[in-house]
Amino acid sequence: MARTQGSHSDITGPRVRDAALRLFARHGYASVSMRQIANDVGVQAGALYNYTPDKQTLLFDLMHMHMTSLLSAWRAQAPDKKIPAIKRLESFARFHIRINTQRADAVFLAYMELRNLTSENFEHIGRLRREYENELEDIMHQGNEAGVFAVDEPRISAMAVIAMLNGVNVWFRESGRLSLDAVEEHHLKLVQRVVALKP
Amino acid sequence: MARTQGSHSDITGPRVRDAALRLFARHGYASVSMRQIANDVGVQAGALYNYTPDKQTLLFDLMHMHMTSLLSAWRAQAPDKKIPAIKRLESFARFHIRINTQRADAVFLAYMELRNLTSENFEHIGRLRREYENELEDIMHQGNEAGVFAVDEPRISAMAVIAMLNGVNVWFRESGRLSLDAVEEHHLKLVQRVVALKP
DNA sequence: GTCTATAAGTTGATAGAC
DNA sequence: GTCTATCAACTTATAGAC
Repeated sequence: MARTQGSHSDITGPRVRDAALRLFARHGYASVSMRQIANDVGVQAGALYNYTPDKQTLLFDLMHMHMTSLLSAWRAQAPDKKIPAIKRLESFARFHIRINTQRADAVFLAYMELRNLTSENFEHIGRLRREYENELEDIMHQGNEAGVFAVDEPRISAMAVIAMLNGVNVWFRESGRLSLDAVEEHHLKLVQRVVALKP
Repeated sequence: MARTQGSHSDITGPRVRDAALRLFARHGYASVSMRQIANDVGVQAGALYNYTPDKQTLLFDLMHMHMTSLLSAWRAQAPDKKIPAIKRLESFARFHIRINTQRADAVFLAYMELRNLTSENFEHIGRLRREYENELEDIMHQGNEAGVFAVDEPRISAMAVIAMLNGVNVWFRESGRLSLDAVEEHHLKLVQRVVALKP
């Protein structure tokens, strides 16, 4: 979509972020040049700097937006802490699988490109990630205390569950043998087995 | 370790691969220049081309060496297919956790840098990865047939288990609260829960 | 807000001396 | 086998015209 000279302020900002997200996820941050992003958006490279001070900030903003929207989406729909751990666990597992497939590029970026963040930005994203992990760890503790789970190491088991669920993104395709619904049901069962849910 | 002019053929080849492995794993393939690798080894950039025709081949060789040595190490110590699935599963889980922590850089590279392989090289590494996954899938099938596992989807469950075990590398440190032995025992238990091992 | 032009530096890879 | 020197292409980011 080539452009001629002039003002086209419409929605270039979001389009820059969309293009960067997709290209970074597909080829890797370091492999994608500002020219490639500009070309994808349909502007010249210089124009990108109206929307980001530099490439590093563009990466950080994408990761930061993903993590904060992940946390707020979960908190908006998370069941009250007073309801049984088994229901909260199910809710978390279903939410995580859905988000992972709906926002595959952002999820991929947020844990593949940590190496390319400055140390300050790395710490910031790391804190948000830990906040999210804490949500699941809290559910593990509650289930243990209620005597419905048998989790030896709540923190480590929470990370094991998240790693297992993130693995879906490696192979899942809409066009594959299993529907997303089927994958969700299957992995929910695996998660329940990991916490040794008393049936 | 600066060098002066002359022949130092000793062990430069392995040192180039060691440096490349470490730097690629730490900073990402695309972020590391041939000059950085050369500097780490203690030679000038031009000298690297005595050991690899180009940067892409260097990456591919590192990944290929890891995958083939992974497969042959497993096959060398894998229990006979006639022994019970429960023992084979335990053997696989322990082997995988050990390898993952012993060769953390290679493991990291082999699944983080797939994007930076040419399509031909990508296919090649993908086949080796599938061979490895097949080893675990085979164990799942055997356990199901023997009636000791209750795995609904052997292929997908195999990948879920591998994803869960790979997750250890994200947080495990030798200096951390848990020893590698403790982590191995803990995750073995999680794996056994995932296959719903009858106790 | 976007363009063109450009600065200043880095990149992968090669050629030829030693 | 390693060095130095070099090339052509590419990089991020900026300046100033429109």
